[in-house]
Amino acid sequence: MSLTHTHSRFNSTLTSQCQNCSLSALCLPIALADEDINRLDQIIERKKPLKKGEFLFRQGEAFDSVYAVRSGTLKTFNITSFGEEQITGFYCPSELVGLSGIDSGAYPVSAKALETTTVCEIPFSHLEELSSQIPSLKHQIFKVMSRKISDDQQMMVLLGKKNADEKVASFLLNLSNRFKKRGYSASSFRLSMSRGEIGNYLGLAVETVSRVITRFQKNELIHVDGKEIEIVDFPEMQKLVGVASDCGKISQI
Amino acid sequence: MSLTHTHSRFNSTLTSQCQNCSLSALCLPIALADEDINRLDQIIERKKPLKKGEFLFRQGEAFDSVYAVRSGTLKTFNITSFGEEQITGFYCPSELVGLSGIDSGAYPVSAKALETTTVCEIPFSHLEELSSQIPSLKHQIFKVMSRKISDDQQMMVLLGKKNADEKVASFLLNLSNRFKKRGYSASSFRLSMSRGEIGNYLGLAVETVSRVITRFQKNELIHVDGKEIEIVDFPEMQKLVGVASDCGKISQI
DNA sequence: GATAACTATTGATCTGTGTCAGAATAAGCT
DNA sequence: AGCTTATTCTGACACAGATCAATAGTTATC
Repeated sequence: MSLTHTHSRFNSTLTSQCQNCSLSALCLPIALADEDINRLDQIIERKKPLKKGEFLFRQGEAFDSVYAVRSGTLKTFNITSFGEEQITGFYCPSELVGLSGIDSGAYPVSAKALETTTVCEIPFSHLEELSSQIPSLKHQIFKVMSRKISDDQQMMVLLGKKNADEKVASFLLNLSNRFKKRGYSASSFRLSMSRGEIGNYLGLAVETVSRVITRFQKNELIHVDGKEIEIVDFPEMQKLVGVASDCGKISQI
Repeated sequence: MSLTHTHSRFNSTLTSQCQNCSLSALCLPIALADEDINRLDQIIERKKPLKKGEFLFRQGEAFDSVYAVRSGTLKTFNITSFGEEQITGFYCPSELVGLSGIDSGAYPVSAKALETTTVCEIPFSHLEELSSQIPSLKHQIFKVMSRKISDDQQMMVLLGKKNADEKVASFLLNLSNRFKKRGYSASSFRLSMSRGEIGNYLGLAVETVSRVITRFQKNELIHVDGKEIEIVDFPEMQKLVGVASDCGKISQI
């Protein structure tokens, strides 16, 4: 799949997929020398697109790769002992899925496409080997994993301490930031997940998500048209996320 | 406890602290060759004990080390924009604190001792360097971080989907497992954190934690005496964590 | 060893969000 | 297109857990 040659040729558009990838500044290759990007490039396999609803991997399957999302969106989720789905994350382009499988050697979650989605498969044993030769790549992997840990901890705070309004506002602003980082509009975007999936992720009932979104629209914080979202009043949304509603319950200062 | 020396010497007890440490089977050195353990050992600094309430590091401080708990317990927490404390984790002996600081170069949380606590300081730049020379050490670090990611995701599920009973039961069984892993009793242990800290961590009010614990005792699931906990009915507790209370709300199978 | 200062427990009440039910809308499918 | 199925919205009601309040127990301090 991946055609990689460093020497100048006509088809330079084909020489290095990573180098030409618009996401390379966000994904793993950041801060790598050109020759190192090429080496990384050689171990990466571009897979054929997943259609909506298809699995990238399933909970319990043997772990052997992490995946970088190139386009589309994925969700990861657990199936509880009773068959209930529990969404643990959404993944947008440039983001890495599957890191939680390293420890046990099996994916502890399933990953499913929310829309047509393409990914780069990065076989982990190769990546690990390559990271021994390229210190900055190793550092980059540590950083990505560390980032995931602190992001997840922010999510824990959100789930444990925030009310429905704060949860939904946080969720929308978080998506906004991720779109912005990739050069898309921070204020206007399309939700690839359903209200039900948002609720599942945020620990809310579908009805609550729907009501909060409707109320946000009524109060002119956002404008909604089905899955299209426009954030109208950023300051007010940020206020909602930051402090708000805690004004009375300062437990320890 | 475990004395492992390849070369016979008198002072082998002093040559390598890690080799003699009863936690080495759980901490980073696992699966390292003896000579590699010695190299790791050389970069580690044993610090003087922290007294209850003292900080190991503070949110916002420059990151330069991760720490392995040797004895005692730590909590990590955020201070929100309004001064409220939000506990993100408790750390027992053999567990690594500070991994979330790698990404941004600053600790995103504070770490504070819940009782007299000793730690091993592991300067991260040295660890990273050493990991280039010892592939199994690098692998070990990846595993530890990956484990943290999947643990945190379990915690997200707990916070988002479980009710008070399930939260408290999960918390107690989780502690029980961690004690067991270190060779202590799985059924009898001492909580080093207050009810308030448990509630803060689990997203519950102090009063709720207290009530749930009292009820568990009344139903003979556990026996409580202040901070001393004895888990009496493991099967029932596990049932509480596993399925329970979801029997009516199967959303998608 | 007495006093102060937290920490835990228990009861009464209030409220945010879940649950149930039904209608409106959108998305797939033949 | 037209039918089916899934998703979203809206209202009515219920309840788990928060909050308020007051007591009892524990730990720290001088």
